[in-house]
Amino acid sequence: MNLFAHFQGVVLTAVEALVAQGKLPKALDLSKLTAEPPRDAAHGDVSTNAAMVLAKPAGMNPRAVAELLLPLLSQDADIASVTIAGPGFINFKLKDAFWPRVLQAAFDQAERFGSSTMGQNEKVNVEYVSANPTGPLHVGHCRGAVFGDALAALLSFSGYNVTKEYYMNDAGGQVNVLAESVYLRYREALGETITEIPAGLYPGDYLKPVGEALAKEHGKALLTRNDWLPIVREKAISMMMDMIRDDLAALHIKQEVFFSEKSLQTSGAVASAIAQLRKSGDVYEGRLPPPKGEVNEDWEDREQTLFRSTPYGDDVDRALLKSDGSYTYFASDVAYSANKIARGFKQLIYVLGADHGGYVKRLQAVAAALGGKGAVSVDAKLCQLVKLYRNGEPVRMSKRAGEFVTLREVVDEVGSDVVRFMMLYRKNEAPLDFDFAKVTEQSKDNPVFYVQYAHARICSVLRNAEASEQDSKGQIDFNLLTDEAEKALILRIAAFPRVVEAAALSHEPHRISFYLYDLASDFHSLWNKGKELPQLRFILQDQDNLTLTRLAFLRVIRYCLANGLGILGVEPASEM
RNA sequence: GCGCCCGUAGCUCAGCUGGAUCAGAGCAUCAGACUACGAAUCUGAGGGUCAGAGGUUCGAAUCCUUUCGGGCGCGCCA
Repeated sequence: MNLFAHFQGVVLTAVEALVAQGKLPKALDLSKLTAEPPRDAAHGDVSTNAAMVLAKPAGMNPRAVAELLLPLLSQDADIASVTIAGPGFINFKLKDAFWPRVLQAAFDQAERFGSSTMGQNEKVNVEYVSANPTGPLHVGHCRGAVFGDALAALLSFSGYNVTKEYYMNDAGGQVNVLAESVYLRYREALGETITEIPAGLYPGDYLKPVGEALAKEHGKALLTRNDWLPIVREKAISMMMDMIRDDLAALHIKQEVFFSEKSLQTSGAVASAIAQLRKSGDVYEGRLPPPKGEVNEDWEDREQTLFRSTPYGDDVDRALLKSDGSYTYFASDVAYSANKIARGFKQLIYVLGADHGGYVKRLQAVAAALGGKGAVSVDAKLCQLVKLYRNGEPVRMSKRAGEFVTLREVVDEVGSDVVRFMMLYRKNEAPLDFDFAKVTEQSKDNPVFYVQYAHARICSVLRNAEASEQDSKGQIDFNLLTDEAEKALILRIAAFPRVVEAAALSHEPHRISFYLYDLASDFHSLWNKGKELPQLRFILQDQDNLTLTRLAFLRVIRYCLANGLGILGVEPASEM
């Protein structure tokens, strides 16, 4: 349970009662009314802005509104005292008996603590990675991959019905280039000497196994057939996708749907999606102004088939057909959007690289045109670049020379957990520095270890308790936890559901990471306090009830840590 | 020229979608805490015009306008 949501309900009920009594006007806008933890704990446990939000529409001053609410709120069984503060905040101090119940509820929920039904099973599509199937994933794909995966887990934990999806760009010119590159490797596998890969083709060694596989499968047959290209292409794409799935598996990422762009074209889905837009008047034949920015020699003014996206908020209308009559990439995306909408998704989330920023508006425009305004929400999460460092020195990568750090190399070197946590320890739109030395460092400087260490410490205590059979005597009574450091932890734990909800609503998994860091910090603090004050230690001889209670408390903290890490896709460590 | 993102402590970044003497954390610097359930930790100190300027209102780091500075993108590539 999210206690702040609970008390928001309590406040709303009180407001409605006042409206019913005619003390407040009807039809008030209550959407901005919140109940949240006060910035400063000294102000109380829960704070609401009700009086200030209602003051203006009610034509009263905030403190007068607060005075009306005060007696009603005081009646609540969980509220010990209500005070009016500052410009009109209403602060609750909760009864001491309330917190043990929060802990008990968390303890009972265990692995589900923090989860909710907020999403009401709404269908959400999270599309991420979607790298071209022309080679292994490189480090640039890492961030989006982890981000998308964590966001999907977060939404799922919050009660949404999530589909994790990968869009395979298997229809464009790039896969033909791939096929030509592989064809060379095929000839090489048959004994021919290939001295140089022509410019424009993919030089990587990772294509050699594809050539060999083709040689094994077809022998020399493809040398003489002039329809070799589609055969080679399909094989290459299939093997590249296997490789990519392998790379993702190394990060513990498993997507359910791998959607083929080509299937949209061959099935006629593109044509019918365009027809649908044409019917609603969103497609026309026309001309576009030349692009600004750097001068393009090839620019020619011509009439073309365009999607009228500007009424939906885009900057310019978008071309659907190339000059040779084939579909643009965007045309496929129109069909793909239509397909997602037809599958019943209410939210389409795209995890993209920052260089795709210019693409967002047209995706939103398409969804609005196809689904009706507001029917389907489109959120594009743009992930900024990851800068690699090694001991403070930037890692040089030259795409032209084919030198790029692969995702697999990074994961192999530092491990999936570290990669995942670090990628999520920043807002997605902030650039991220990733230093191989720093992220594996075992110190407080490294948030992964800091959080893991807290979890490991808890596990260690529980192991000790079990070994000395101190975990089986006495009774749990959360009322026994009265120290300030314990109270700080309880407040932190109580905030977890709210943090998860907020992160899910804003599509910001990094909030979980920061929360976990804070939680770990509170825990380490309590731990060290127990060094100076032995009665604060977790295991106490001859105090069975207190010991058992503290062990249960540790378990709740551990659920919090483990559930949070679970959202991030990081395995909690029981030892380090 | 236009669009999107960013600008917070010396450095790297949070800031709960407009809240309260609120400007925060970590690193770095300085000073402290292990015969101890794991010191890979903890406690404290100094450090700021939230890039600048206007505006919106009870209230702005947060929203709007504008200037400056940085990143990304700008038919028929995907």
